[in-house]
Amino acid sequence: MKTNLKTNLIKKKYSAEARAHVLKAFAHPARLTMVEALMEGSRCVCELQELVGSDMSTISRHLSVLRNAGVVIGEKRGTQIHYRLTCSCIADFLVCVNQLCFDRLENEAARMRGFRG
Amino acid sequence: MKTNLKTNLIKKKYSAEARAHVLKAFAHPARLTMVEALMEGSRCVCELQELVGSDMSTISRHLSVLRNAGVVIGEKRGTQIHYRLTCSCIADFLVCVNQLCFDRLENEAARMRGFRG
DNA sequence: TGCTTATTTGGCTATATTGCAAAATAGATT
DNA sequence: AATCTATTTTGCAATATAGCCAAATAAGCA
Repeated sequence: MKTNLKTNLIKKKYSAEARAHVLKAFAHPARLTMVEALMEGSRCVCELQELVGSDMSTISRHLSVLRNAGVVIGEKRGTQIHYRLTCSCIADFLVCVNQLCFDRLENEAARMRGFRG
Repeated sequence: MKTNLKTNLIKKKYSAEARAHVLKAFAHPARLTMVEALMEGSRCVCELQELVGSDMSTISRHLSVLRNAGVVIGEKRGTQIHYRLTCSCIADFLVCVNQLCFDRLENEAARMRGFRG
């Protein structure tokens, strides 16, 4: 039943476009890196820049993508703007992505072994 | 501790590029629609085409994106190729995306109310 | 008020993604 | 072998995204 509820929620309540939009926000190495940092607590833009290493304007653009998708939210603290995640479920979410990566590597490794021996 | 393990796994084991690549595979309305259909069981390419309504070549391209990201896997059954998800965690994953969508709508609604009254 | 610092936005070019139509494959079927 | 059928790949035009520089804001401070 639980799964059914979930499935229902997923399938009926919001459009695929809306969900794809959110997913797209995560789907960039720099943005993902920032999100992962934010999983540990809020960070100001300058910290995120240092972490990612791109131009400040690029960082800001990425943050606006995340903001628009409702993934992060920023608030002033003195002279800086500190960003944080809007939702704690994001961590679990990324664990699954990681699982997929892992499986993919495993499969590739297995295929390699197959080719050689 | 559990969270720490998770976090560790996410942060150290695979590159942000690899994870972003997987996420990108989900980040398209047509692909998301197909993935959601596959959550209920395997489907052949023609069924997915009917569901999404695009050109067959487009569907096939989308499937190759999902295949490359390790999200789906296809196997022959008679004359058709049936696709299925590689990982059951995907459902939970999408629940979180949905949650984000929901929150975003809520916030927007709240903001609208704020503007008016 | 004018200066400084932190962040965002506009303009631009380079690159990537999308989707259709046509051609190519790969297997099953006759 | 010839032919269907289901699917994938290629070529190409349209659109979207990324990233850098320079310019614009915005808020705190001299």
